[in-house]
Amino acid sequence: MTEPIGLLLADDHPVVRAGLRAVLDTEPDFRVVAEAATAERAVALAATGVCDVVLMDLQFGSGMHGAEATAAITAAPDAPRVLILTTYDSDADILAAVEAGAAGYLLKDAPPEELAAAVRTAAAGRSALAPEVAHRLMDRMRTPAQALTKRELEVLRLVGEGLSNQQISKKLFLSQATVKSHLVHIYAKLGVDSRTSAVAAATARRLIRR
Amino acid sequence: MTEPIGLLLADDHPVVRAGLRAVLDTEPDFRVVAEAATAERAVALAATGVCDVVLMDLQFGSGMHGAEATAAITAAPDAPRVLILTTYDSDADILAAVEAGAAGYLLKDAPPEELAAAVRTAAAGRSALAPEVAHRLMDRMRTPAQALTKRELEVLRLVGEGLSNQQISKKLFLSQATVKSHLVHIYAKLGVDSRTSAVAAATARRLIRR
DNA sequence: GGGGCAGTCAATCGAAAGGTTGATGTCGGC
DNA sequence: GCCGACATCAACCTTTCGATTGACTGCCCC
Repeated sequence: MTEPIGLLLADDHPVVRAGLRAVLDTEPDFRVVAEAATAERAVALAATGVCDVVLMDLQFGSGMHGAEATAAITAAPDAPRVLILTTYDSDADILAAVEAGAAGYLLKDAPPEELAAAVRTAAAGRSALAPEVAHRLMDRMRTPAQALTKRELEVLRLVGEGLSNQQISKKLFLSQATVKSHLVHIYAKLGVDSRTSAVAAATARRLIRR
Repeated sequence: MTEPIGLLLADDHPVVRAGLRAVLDTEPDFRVVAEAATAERAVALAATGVCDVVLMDLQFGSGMHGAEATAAITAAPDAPRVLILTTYDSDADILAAVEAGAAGYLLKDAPPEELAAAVRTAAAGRSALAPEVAHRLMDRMRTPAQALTKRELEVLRLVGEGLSNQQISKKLFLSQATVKSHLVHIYAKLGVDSRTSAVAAATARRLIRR
């Protein structure tokens, strides 16, 4: 047998780290070589080259976000592969993670076998997406009619933060007419007829995160 | 030494269950006697009297909510104590859990020692609140000026679901004037001036959950 | 190179939301 | 018994939002 796969666990929850360790360290071809409770620490540890695969949470209590950390880690030459392991499957999160160079995106409610399989896939240099996540991306591809454009998502996110059309127009250097125009398209795609219900629908479909 | 404290782990995430088992089973006076991946199963297992303390998540993927399960468990005579162990500290969740008869409310990012201490406290029949949670409740008591009333929270929750004043008034059997009146008070307490920003502020302060 | 889509903007109109003032009834505490 | 907090409702007015229509640009794809 060859060298075991070295793992770095990056999660701010001690319980989750212990759980991952318990689940993964029992696999003979895995070895947990380090843990990080913050994204910053994960970046620093990954840079030392101690591990082959990083299991990265997206939400840390404070400080750097998991997607930023992923980008920082994968930017280096000879970087370890980064597997996102998070609770929520929001479209925005998935896209951000993939753009940041993540090799995979898993949900924390995944069964241990799936987890182990994804780690091996990532270590081999291939992409690993959880079935739910892959399905969501397929959906997004298959029905582009109801997929919001980048600009529309941008407007919707600001609406979700409680901004008025006036405030949004200033923030994005647009006229109010344009903001309204985007909103009309958003409402049509989401099947709603008000800003609050658009935010509710988008949150439910995990188009935006709260 | 006396009988060890029997624990039931109720969480839909295998990784979290493994983590809790790893963290708690090493304590000599604890013994994990059962696990449940759903709230329904947790209620059934708790009814058999196998455990002294239930560690209960609030959000399960589908089906019964943790707060409902807590109410069902604590309703029985000679019921085990229920410790809520969740990711978020929303006011609404905490109040619901306490009303359901929970003996304590902990956050998943708690260090293992705190966890163990809370379990012992609960097993001894006393209340165990995480410092952050206790602090939040203190705040709520100390500054009742900005604490929303039950009715106001009810209205705000419906606003967050995207309902119009008209729809809310019908749902709660009120006039629109009353709904507006509640909203005016909500805006004042949250320091905002629109329904969407009220939802945003309430979400940020975890007054309502998404 | 024409058609479709995304993004931008304008004008208009009715509906909804927000601000203000004021009023009533109930409940609990001092 | 009185006062304050809560909940309820009404009338009025202003602002914002949403719906509609139409138009111009840049871009990609066939």
